[in-house]
Amino acid sequence: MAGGRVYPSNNDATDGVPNNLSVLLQNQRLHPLFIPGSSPSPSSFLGTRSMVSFEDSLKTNRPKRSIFKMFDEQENGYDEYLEECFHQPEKKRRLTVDQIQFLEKSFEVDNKLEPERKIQLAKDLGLQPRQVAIWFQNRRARWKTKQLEKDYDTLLAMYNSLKADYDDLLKEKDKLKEEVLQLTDKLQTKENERRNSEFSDVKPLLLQEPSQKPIVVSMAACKQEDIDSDNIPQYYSDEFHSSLLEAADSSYPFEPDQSDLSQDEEDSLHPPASLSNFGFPVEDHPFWSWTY
DNA sequence: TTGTGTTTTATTGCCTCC
DNA sequence: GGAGGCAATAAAACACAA
Repeated sequence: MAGGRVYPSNNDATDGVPNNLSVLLQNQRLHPLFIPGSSPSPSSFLGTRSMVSFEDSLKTNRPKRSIFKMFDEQENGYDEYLEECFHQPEKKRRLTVDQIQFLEKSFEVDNKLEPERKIQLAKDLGLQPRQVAIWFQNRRARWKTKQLEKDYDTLLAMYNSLKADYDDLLKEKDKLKEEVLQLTDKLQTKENERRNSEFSDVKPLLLQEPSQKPIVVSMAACKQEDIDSDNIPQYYSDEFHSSLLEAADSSYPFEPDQSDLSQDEEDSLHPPASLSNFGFPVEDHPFWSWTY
């Protein structure tokens, strides 16, 4: 080993555990699946010897006797079993289904392994404490990987949902934008027609007498209330007025999105106050302060 | 049978905590 | 400084198609 921690070899029964494991086990008589701080019912452990039979798995790679039979046969059975195992040429062995089930159950209870529990599990399963520790370590790694996959799936679902909402909002925004443009065009056309008709009323007067001052005549053609007072630009139809008022009263659901517009577009939508549409200062009317 | 991909067991090196 | 956890990885065991 190049450095770092020095572990006992696979043939060594210790893992920070006293060398005479059997003495420790015999003295402590730890409960199977012992977990400090928990109080499992004894009945749940009665099955450890009966429900976990390792005879099948021991047929090939292990001594042919079950570890538990060995315990029955002699006081120091575990000690000797370890001795017997550790002097075999080491091959990597898979744990049996029963061993894994047992470990899984223990992992469900607590995925961390206290030294006492490790020793007890090792004893119950006929494994080295280090093997139990390694199994828990690898099991924690697998659990973490699965957890990450779950988290990823959850986040992906949330992202997809949010994106769908966002796309819907974009579509709605475009629809409303189009609607506003159409209405604006409509109003512009209407206003042009109105101007043209007014001009055609005045024109004959202008052409009557070249000697007369046309401006005076044309001014005379206007109603007095169009000239003074607040009503000067009577270019708006009543319909236009009410639409503007409605627009002013309604709350526009979107934040102004300046990034969507080039400077030219912004200028066209926000002309200087002196050049405001129909003679109104733009900032006086909320309609023109919209961004679309 | 064999090649290949996957899973499981075990090692290594680094890090943190006491 | 030792114990133990973790990430990365090696290597054995296993599954399975060709």
